[in-house]
Amino acid sequence: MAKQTESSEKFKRSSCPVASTLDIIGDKWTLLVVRDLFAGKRTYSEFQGSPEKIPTNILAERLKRLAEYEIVVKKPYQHHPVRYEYLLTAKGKDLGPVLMTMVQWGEKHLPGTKAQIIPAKEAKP
Amino acid sequence: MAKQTESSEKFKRSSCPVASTLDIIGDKWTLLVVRDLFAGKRTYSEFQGSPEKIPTNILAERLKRLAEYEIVVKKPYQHHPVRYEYLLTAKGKDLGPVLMTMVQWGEKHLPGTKAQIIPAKEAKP
DNA sequence: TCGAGTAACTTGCAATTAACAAGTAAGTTG
DNA sequence: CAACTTACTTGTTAATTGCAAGTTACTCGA
Repeated sequence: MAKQTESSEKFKRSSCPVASTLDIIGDKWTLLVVRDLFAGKRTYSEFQGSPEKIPTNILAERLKRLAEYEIVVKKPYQHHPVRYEYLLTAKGKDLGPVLMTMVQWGEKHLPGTKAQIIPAKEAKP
Repeated sequence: MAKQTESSEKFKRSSCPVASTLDIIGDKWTLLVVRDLFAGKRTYSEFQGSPEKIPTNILAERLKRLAEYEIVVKKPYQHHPVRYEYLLTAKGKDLGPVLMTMVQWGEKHLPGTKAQIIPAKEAKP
Protein backbone atom coordinates (compact mmCIF):
# COMPACT_ATOMS: atom_id res chain seq x y z
CA MET A 1 0.00 0.00 0.00
CA ALA A 2 3.03 2.22 -0.39
CA LYS A 3 2.36 5.45 -2.20
CA GLN A 4 4.87 6.47 -4.78
CA THR A 5 5.30 9.97 -3.43
CA GLU A 6 4.34 11.90 -0.37
CA SER A 7 2.62 14.56 -2.43
CA SER A 8 -0.66 14.26 -4.20
CA GLU A 9 1.12 13.60 -7.44
CA LYS A 10 -0.21 10.36 -8.78
CA PHE A 11 1.12 8.08 -11.41
CA LYS A 12 -0.08 8.70 -14.94
CA ARG A 13 0.31 6.33 -17.83
CA SER A 14 0.30 9.15 -20.33
CA SER A 15 -0.83 12.72 -20.79
CA CYS A 16 -4.05 11.59 -22.44
CA PRO A 17 -7.06 12.79 -20.46
CA VAL A 18 -8.90 9.53 -21.11
CA ALA A 19 -6.01 7.43 -19.83
CA SER A 20 -5.52 9.67 -16.80
CA THR A 21 -9.22 9.59 -16.02
CA LEU A 22 -9.18 5.82 -16.27
CA ASP A 23 -6.24 5.74 -13.86
CA ILE A 24 -8.67 7.15 -11.30
CA ILE A 25 -12.09 5.75 -12.15
CA GLY A 26 -11.17 2.91 -14.49
CA ASP A 27 -12.32 -0.10 -12.55
CA LYS A 28 -15.46 -2.05 -11.86
CA TRP A 29 -16.41 -0.40 -8.58
CA THR A 30 -15.36 3.24 -8.30
CA LEU A 31 -18.06 4.71 -10.51
CA LEU A 32 -20.70 2.63 -8.75
CA VAL A 33 -19.87 4.42 -5.53
CA VAL A 34 -20.07 7.73 -7.38
CA ARG A 35 -23.41 6.64 -8.82
CA ASP A 36 -24.67 5.93 -5.31
CA LEU A 37 -23.54 9.35 -4.19
CA PHE A 38 -25.50 10.90 -7.04
CA ALA A 39 -28.45 8.80 -5.93
CA GLY A 40 -28.30 10.44 -2.52
CA LYS A 41 -26.51 7.74 -0.57
CA ARG A 42 -24.03 9.08 1.91
CA THR A 43 -22.90 6.45 4.40
CA TYR A 44 -20.73 3.37 4.29
CA SER A 45 -23.63 1.07 5.08
CA GLU A 46 -25.80 2.69 2.43
CA PHE A 47 -23.13 1.92 -0.16
CA GLN A 48 -22.96 -1.62 1.10
CA GLY A 49 -26.68 -1.93 0.63
CA SER A 50 -26.50 -1.49 -3.15
CA PRO A 51 -27.53 -4.48 -5.23
CA GLU A 52 -24.03 -5.11 -6.62
CA LYS A 53 -22.79 -6.02 -3.13
CA ILE A 54 -19.39 -4.43 -3.14
CA PRO A 55 -16.88 -6.21 -0.85
CA THR A 56 -16.27 -4.16 2.28
CA ASN A 57 -12.50 -3.90 1.90
CA ILE A 58 -12.89 -2.66 -1.65
CA LEU A 59 -15.48 -0.13 -0.58
CA ALA A 60 -13.15 1.19 2.11
CA GLU A 61 -10.24 1.43 -0.29
CA ARG A 62 -12.24 3.13 -3.01
CA LEU A 63 -13.65 5.68 -0.61
CA LYS A 64 -10.15 6.44 0.56
CA ARG A 65 -8.95 6.83 -3.00
CA LEU A 66 -11.88 9.03 -3.95
CA ALA A 67 -11.09 11.24 -0.97
CA GLU A 68 -7.40 11.41 -1.96
CA TYR A 69 -8.42 12.55 -5.42
CA GLU A 70 -10.85 15.03 -3.90
CA ILE A 71 -13.82 13.52 -5.62
CA VAL A 72 -15.48 13.03 -2.25
CA VAL A 73 -15.02 14.45 1.22
CA LYS A 74 -15.47 12.42 4.37
CA LYS A 75 -16.93 14.17 7.36
CA PRO A 76 -18.52 13.11 10.60
CA TYR A 77 -22.14 14.07 10.76
CA GLN A 78 -22.62 13.05 14.37
CA HIS A 79 -20.39 12.43 17.38
CA HIS A 80 -20.86 10.02 20.26
CA PRO A 81 -21.41 7.25 18.00
CA VAL A 82 -19.19 8.93 15.48
CA ARG A 83 -20.73 8.42 12.08
CA TYR A 84 -19.32 9.55 8.80
CA GLU A 85 -20.86 10.74 5.61
CA TYR A 86 -19.27 11.01 2.22
CA LEU A 87 -20.18 13.88 -0.04
CA LEU A 88 -19.35 14.69 -3.63
CA THR A 89 -17.10 17.65 -4.20
CA ALA A 90 -17.49 19.90 -7.25
CA LYS A 91 -14.91 17.69 -8.96
CA GLY A 92 -17.00 14.65 -8.11
CA LYS A 93 -20.22 16.26 -9.31
CA ASP A 94 -18.49 16.92 -12.61
CA LEU A 95 -18.45 13.15 -13.13
CA GLY A 96 -22.22 13.36 -13.61
CA PRO A 97 -21.96 13.62 -17.42
CA VAL A 98 -19.73 10.54 -17.54
CA LEU A 99 -22.32 8.61 -15.59
CA MET A 100 -25.16 9.94 -17.71
CA THR A 101 -23.53 8.93 -20.98
CA MET A 102 -22.99 5.45 -19.54
CA VAL A 103 -26.65 5.28 -18.57
CA GLN A 104 -27.62 6.24 -22.09
CA TRP A 105 -25.29 3.70 -23.65
CA GLY A 106 -26.38 0.96 -21.29
CA GLU A 107 -30.08 1.59 -21.78
CA LYS A 108 -29.67 1.65 -25.53
CA HIS A 109 -27.40 -1.34 -25.96
CA LEU A 110 -27.74 -3.60 -22.95
CA PRO A 111 -31.13 -5.26 -22.78
CA GLY A 112 -32.61 -5.59 -19.35
CA THR A 113 -30.98 -2.55 -17.87
CA LYS A 114 -33.06 0.29 -16.57
CA ALA A 115 -32.04 3.42 -14.73
CA GLN A 116 -34.02 4.21 -11.69
CA ILE A 117 -35.59 7.57 -11.28
CA ILE A 118 -33.71 9.20 -8.51
CA PRO A 119 -36.15 10.80 -6.11
CA ALA A 120 -35.56 14.48 -5.43
CA LYS A 121 -33.42 14.73 -2.36
CA GLU A 122 -35.20 15.91 0.71
CA ALA A 123 -33.73 18.21 3.28
CA LYS A 124 -32.06 16.35 6.10
CA PRO A 125 -34.55 15.65 8.88
CA MET B 1 -11.60 -19.13 -19.80
CA ALA B 2 -14.88 -20.98 -19.41
CA LYS B 3 -17.87 -18.92 -20.34
CA GLN B 4 -20.86 -19.19 -18.12
CA THR B 5 -23.27 -19.93 -20.92
CA GLU B 6 -23.07 -20.95 -24.53
CA SER B 7 -25.14 -17.98 -25.62
CA SER B 8 -24.01 -14.39 -25.75
CA GLU B 9 -25.70 -13.74 -22.44
CA LYS B 10 -23.10 -12.30 -20.15
CA PHE B 11 -23.07 -12.02 -16.43
CA LYS B 12 -24.55 -8.88 -14.96
CA ARG B 13 -24.09 -7.69 -11.43
CA SER B 14 -27.40 -5.86 -11.46
CA SER B 15 -29.94 -4.33 -13.79
CA CYS B 16 -28.36 -0.90 -13.40
CA PRO B 17 -27.15 0.39 -16.76
CA VAL B 18 -24.06 1.91 -15.15
CA ALA B 19 -23.08 -1.37 -13.49
CA SER B 20 -23.76 -3.35 -16.66
CA THR B 21 -21.76 -0.90 -18.74
CA LEU B 22 -18.89 -1.17 -16.28
CA ASP B 23 -19.08 -4.96 -16.57
CA ILE B 24 -18.04 -4.43 -20.19
CA ILE B 25 -15.81 -1.37 -20.26
CA GLY B 26 -14.99 -0.99 -16.55
CA ASP B 27 -11.26 -1.54 -16.55
CA LYS B 28 -8.07 0.34 -17.20
CA TRP B 29 -7.53 -0.73 -20.82
CA THR B 30 -10.73 -1.36 -22.74
CA LEU B 31 -11.69 2.26 -23.29
CA LEU B 32 -8.15 3.08 -24.37
CA VAL B 33 -8.52 0.67 -27.25
CA VAL B 34 -11.85 2.29 -28.09
CA ARG B 35 -10.17 5.70 -27.91
CA ASP B 36 -7.53 4.50 -30.38
CA LEU B 37 -10.26 3.28 -32.71
CA PHE B 38 -11.86 6.71 -32.57
CA ALA B 39 -8.45 8.16 -33.33
CA GLY B 40 -8.35 6.16 -36.53
CA LYS B 41 -6.14 3.28 -35.45
CA ARG B 42 -7.18 -0.03 -36.85
CA THR B 43 -4.52 -2.69 -36.46
CA TYR B 44 -3.05 -4.65 -33.60
CA SER B 45 0.35 -3.06 -33.98
CA GLU B 46 -1.13 0.42 -34.10
CA PHE B 47 -2.81 -0.23 -30.77
CA GLN B 48 0.47 -1.48 -29.38
CA GLY B 49 2.11 1.73 -30.49
CA SER B 50 0.05 3.89 -28.15
CA PRO B 51 1.96 5.64 -25.39
CA GLU B 52 0.36 3.65 -22.58
CA LYS B 53 2.05 0.48 -23.85
CA ILE B 54 -0.68 -2.06 -23.33
CA PRO B 55 0.65 -5.60 -22.71
CA THR B 56 0.10 -7.75 -25.77
CA ASN B 57 -1.86 -10.49 -24.07
CA ILE B 58 -4.24 -7.93 -22.59
CA LEU B 59 -4.67 -6.25 -25.95
CA ALA B 60 -5.55 -9.57 -27.56
CA GLU B 61 -8.03 -10.42 -24.83
CA ARG B 62 -9.68 -7.02 -24.89
CA LEU B 63 -10.07 -7.09 -28.66
CA LYS B 64 -11.68 -10.49 -28.37
CA ARG B 65 -14.03 -9.25 -25.68
CA LEU B 66 -14.92 -6.13 -27.65
CA ALA B 67 -15.72 -8.32 -30.63
CA GLU B 68 -17.88 -10.61 -28.46
CA TYR B 69 -19.85 -7.62 -27.28
CA GLU B 70 -20.11 -6.36 -30.85
CA ILE B 71 -18.37 -3.12 -30.08
CA VAL B 72 -15.81 -3.88 -32.75
CA VAL B 73 -15.62 -6.21 -35.73
CA LYS B 74 -12.47 -7.94 -36.82
CA LYS B 75 -11.95 -8.39 -40.52
CA PRO B 76 -9.04 -9.17 -42.77
CA TYR B 77 -8.18 -6.27 -45.01
CA GLN B 78 -5.63 -8.18 -47.04
CA HIS B 79 -4.83 -11.81 -47.79
CA HIS B 80 -1.47 -13.45 -48.49
CA PRO B 81 -0.03 -11.92 -45.54
CA VAL B 82 -3.35 -12.04 -43.73
CA ARG B 83 -3.71 -8.80 -41.89
CA TYR B 84 -6.63 -7.83 -39.76
CA GLU B 85 -8.27 -4.58 -38.97
CA TYR B 86 -10.64 -3.79 -36.17
CA LEU B 87 -13.50 -1.40 -36.77
CA LEU B 88 -16.05 0.18 -34.49
CA THR B 89 -19.61 -0.96 -34.92
CA ALA B 90 -22.54 1.41 -34.40
CA LYS B 91 -22.64 0.17 -30.82
CA GLY B 92 -18.98 1.00 -30.45
CA LYS B 93 -19.38 4.44 -32.01
CA ASP B 94 -22.08 5.13 -29.45
CA LEU B 95 -19.34 5.04 -26.81
CA GLY B 96 -18.08 8.32 -28.24
CA PRO B 97 -20.04 10.45 -25.76
CA VAL B 98 -18.63 8.44 -22.83
CA LEU B 99 -15.14 9.12 -24.10
CA MET B 100 -15.89 12.77 -24.72
CA THR B 101 -17.20 13.36 -21.20
CA MET B 102 -14.06 11.70 -19.84
CA VAL B 103 -11.91 14.00 -21.97
CA GLN B 104 -13.78 16.98 -20.62
CA TRP B 105 -13.46 15.83 -17.02
CA GLY B 106 -9.81 15.00 -17.42
CA GLU B 107 -8.92 18.26 -19.07
CA LYS B 108 -10.76 20.22 -16.42
CA HIS B 109 -9.56 18.37 -13.35
CA LEU B 110 -6.33 16.59 -14.14
CA PRO B 111 -3.49 19.01 -14.71
CA GLY B 112 -1.09 18.09 -17.46
CA THR B 113 -3.56 16.18 -19.56
CA LYS B 114 -4.32 17.33 -23.04
CA ALA B 115 -6.42 15.75 -25.73
CA GLN B 116 -4.79 15.57 -29.09
CA ILE B 117 -6.45 16.91 -32.13
CA ILE B 118 -7.21 13.91 -34.21
CA PRO B 119 -5.96 14.49 -37.75
CA ALA B 120 -8.44 13.92 -40.53
CA LYS B 121 -8.07 10.35 -41.67
CA GLU B 122 -6.22 9.92 -44.91
CA ALA B 123 -6.98 7.32 -47.51
CA LYS B 124 -5.12 4.08 -47.06
CA PRO B 125 -1.74 4.22 -48.76
C1' DT C 1 -24.63 -3.78 34.14
C1' DC C 2 -24.76 -7.46 30.88
C1' DG C 3 -25.63 -8.95 26.38
C1' DA C 4 -27.04 -8.09 21.85
C1' DG C 5 -26.91 -4.87 18.09
C1' DT C 6 -25.14 -1.49 14.68
C1' DA C 7 -21.81 1.35 11.90
C1' DA C 8 -17.60 1.54 9.98
C1' DC C 9 -13.94 -0.53 9.15
C1' DT C 10 -9.52 -4.02 9.20
C1' DT C 11 -7.24 -8.41 8.58
C1' DG C 12 -6.12 -12.83 6.50
C1' DC C 13 -6.03 -15.73 2.77
C1' DA C 14 -7.48 -18.06 -1.55
C1' DA C 15 -8.55 -17.10 -6.18
C1' DT C 16 -8.55 -14.30 -10.11
C1' DT C 17 -6.22 -10.96 -13.18
C1' DA C 18 -2.49 -8.29 -14.82
C1' DA C 19 2.21 -7.57 -16.22
C1' DC C 20 6.40 -8.89 -18.34
C1' DA C 21 9.26 -11.68 -21.21
C1' DA C 22 9.68 -14.92 -24.55
C1' DG C 23 8.12 -17.81 -28.17
C1' DT C 24 5.33 -19.06 -32.45
C1' DA C 25 3.25 -19.02 -37.29
C1' DA C 26 2.64 -17.18 -41.70
C1' DG C 27 4.36 -14.63 -45.08
C1' DT C 28 7.52 -11.04 -47.22
C1' DT C 29 11.79 -8.72 -48.41
C1' DG C 30 16.89 -8.31 -49.35
C1' DC D 1 17.62 -18.57 -47.30
C1' DA D 2 18.17 -15.51 -43.40
C1' DA D 3 16.20 -11.64 -41.38
C1' DC D 4 12.06 -9.07 -40.64
C1' DT D 5 7.15 -8.05 -39.71
C1' DT D 6 2.41 -8.76 -37.98
C1' DA D 7 -0.48 -10.80 -34.98
C1' DC D 8 -0.75 -13.34 -31.63
C1' DT D 9 0.11 -17.28 -27.59
C1' DT D 10 2.35 -19.21 -23.62
C1' DG D 11 4.61 -19.27 -19.18
C1' DT D 12 5.70 -17.19 -14.94
C1' DT D 13 5.60 -13.85 -11.44
C1' DA D 14 3.31 -9.95 -9.21
C1' DA D 15 -0.68 -7.44 -7.89
C1' DT D 16 -5.52 -7.06 -7.06
C1' DT D 17 -10.04 -9.04 -5.84
C1' DG D 18 -13.36 -11.41 -3.31
C1' DC D 19 -14.97 -13.58 0.74
C1' DA D 20 -15.22 -14.47 5.61
C1' DA D 21 -14.26 -13.21 9.96
C1' DG D 22 -12.70 -10.07 13.40
C1' DT D 23 -12.35 -5.29 15.64
C1' DT D 24 -13.68 -0.88 17.81
C1' DA D 25 -16.74 2.26 19.61
C1' DC D 26 -20.87 3.21 21.06
C1' DT D 27 -26.28 2.47 21.96
C1' DC D 28 -30.24 0.26 23.76
C1' DG D 29 -33.19 -2.82 26.22
C1' DA D 30 -33.85 -6.20 30.14
